[in-house]
This record gives sequence, structure tokens and C-alpha cells, in this order.
Amino acid sequence: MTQSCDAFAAALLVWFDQNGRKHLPWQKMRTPYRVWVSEIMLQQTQVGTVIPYFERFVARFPDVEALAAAEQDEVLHLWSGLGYYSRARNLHAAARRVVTEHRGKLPTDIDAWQSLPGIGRSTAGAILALSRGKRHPILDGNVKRVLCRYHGIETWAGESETGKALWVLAESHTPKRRLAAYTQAIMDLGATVCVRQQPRCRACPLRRGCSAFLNRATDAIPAPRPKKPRPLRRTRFLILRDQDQAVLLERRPPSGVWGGLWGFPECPVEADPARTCAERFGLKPSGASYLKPRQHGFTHFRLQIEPVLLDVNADANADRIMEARSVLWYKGASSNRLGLAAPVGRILGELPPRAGG
DNA sequence: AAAGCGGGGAA
DNA sequence: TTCCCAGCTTT
Repeated sequence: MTQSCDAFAAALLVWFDQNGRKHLPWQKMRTPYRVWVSEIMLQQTQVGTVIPYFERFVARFPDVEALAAAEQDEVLHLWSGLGYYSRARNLHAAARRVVTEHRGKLPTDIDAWQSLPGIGRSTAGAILALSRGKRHPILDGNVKRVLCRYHGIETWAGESETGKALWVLAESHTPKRRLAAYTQAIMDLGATVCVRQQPRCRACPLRRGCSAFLNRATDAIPAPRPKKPRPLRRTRFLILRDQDQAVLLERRPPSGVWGGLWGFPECPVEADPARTCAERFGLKPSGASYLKPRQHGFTHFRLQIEPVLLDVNADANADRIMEARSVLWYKGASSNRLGLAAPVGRILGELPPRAGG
């Protein structure tokens, strides 16, 4: 007798029918395009955060042609606040490639998906399983946690040997039928039951076979990433504000921190802000006030931002500055649809009013 | 304050 | 192949 799936998958599917999430926005009209967008948004971001972004994004770009035709600025604007902006740039670039290279047809095989920017093995497998019911394993953070606990894997999942072993296990548990349900089920279990801290093992359909549960090891598994110290870096944000309360923003380089987003000009903390302002923009500030420094956290370092507010009179120079496409005077969200780096948006909302302005 | 999360690209 | 990078939310 051949069974269509192992005990792991069978228990998971039974659980899913009762407890799985079936009304997420990307589960209505479950087209490959919508599943693709949702999977990219979900890569480093939780469901609750993604939902409003997803709704806005697919309302504006309902299909791959609409996305491909968009300006990058508008794509980044709709992504602004979600983080990891290379996801948005890659999604946009991939949409353009699908239109030019596949005449707008989304791929049906996993290699074609994986050759698109921003799509690796797990994301490609998830898209095909969820939207077309094809048999491919996935291995995202939730699945790694479930498999490490179930199989009692005590090494860190980010280690390459551990990762290989997890892919083999993921493949072996993947059933031959009900691929969309199974794929959603294992993600849902990780997100709602087999959570990192205080997992709800009493509600888990897999506990009878779960090594970590049977050995009371759910606190130790999954093993945490080996941690490294995060150095502190400092930078200055130059906030040039003219007599109409408009603020000068620069487009950041396409790669690196906040790549492609708009932000304040930066200068090293050793430099003189007023002189930098004069040298780079030909504007002589009438005063400089040092605003409260703030810290912004990244994975590998912390950034101390020291904002300096410089009041300038821009009339004579505005045109010359604007000739460069990478600079603009920002008058508020109503007049510009741009992607702003998160701390830039916060600082803009907290600026003190200009005296006599 | 610290940890988590998937993939790209440089080394 | 192996590092290093990215930005927000949750705890």
C-alpha cells in the first residue's frame, strides 16, 4: 500500500481544515501574480503588517503588465515603510522581464521563477504550490522552526549543513496532493502554533511525533543565530528648509541603505553642516539648529542620526538645483508620491515650525 | 534593547 | 561557496 502522504502531512492537513487561515487577501482570486506579490511582501514581514500594503499594491497594480509599466518611484512609494526595499526593486524588475521575455505570462516551472530577481527556491516553490498546486517544498523561517523542533535538530538553521538537511526533510514531508493546502498549513502552523516563544504545543497536530515536545526542548530549539556585536555609526542629516516650508530631499543611490528611496542629504559628523550646505547646494543657511539625535537599528549596525535643521532662502537657486533629477523640494505627502526612508518620514513629521514663516 | 526574517551579490 | 547586507515588527 502506498500512502499519498506521511503522518506529518496527514495530521497537518486535518488540522488545516479546522484551523488554517483561508481568508487572507491573497487567498481570494489566488492568481500567480497575487500570490507572487504576497510572497515577496511576506518574505521578512508578518501577515498583519503586509495586509494593508498588499491591498494598496494590487489595487494600483492589478496585474504584471500594470506593474511593469509603473515608474520605480511609485512602486517604492507603495512599499515605503515595509523595509527591505530591494524586494520592491527586484519585484518591479522581474515584472518587466516577465512582460518582455514571457509576453506577460507568469512561469509555470520552478527554474524560470528562480531565475527572476528576488525569487529563490523557497519563494518559487511557494508560488507554484499555492497558485498552481504543483509539488514543491518550501523552507521559510516558519517551516525551519517546525522542522527543527519536529526532528530535534539542535544546530542553527542558518548553517549550510543544517539547511541542506532541512531541505531534504521538507521535500520528504511534502505530499503528492493538496499542495496549496499543505503549503499554507505548514506556514500557518509555524505562525500561529509553533511560534518561537511559548509555542502552543497542546494545540499542535504534530506533537505526538515532535522530538522537541517529547523531550521538553522547545525552548532550546531552534538554536539562535550566533550573535555578533553591532557597531555604532554616526551620520548627519541636513534638513534644508526654505521659506515655504519645503524641504530638500535627495534620491539615494540604488544600492545600500534605503536604496532608491528619498532622504535628506547626509554629511559626516566631522564636517561643518552650514559649509557643506553652501558647497553642495549653493545655499547659505540663516541658522543651524541641532535637533535631538536618534538611533536607527539595522541588523549589522546601529546608526545614530544627528539631524541639523538649516533654514535657507531658495528662490534664486531652486531652479538650478532642480536641474539634477536626483534632488527635489518636498512639500508634503499630498504633492509628492515618493518612497521615503522610515526615519526621514518620522523626522519630517516632527519638524518644529519655521520662525516667522 | 535584542532578535527574527529570505534572497542578492560581492568576496 | 561563503560572507555580508538590509529595515521593519515584536518581545
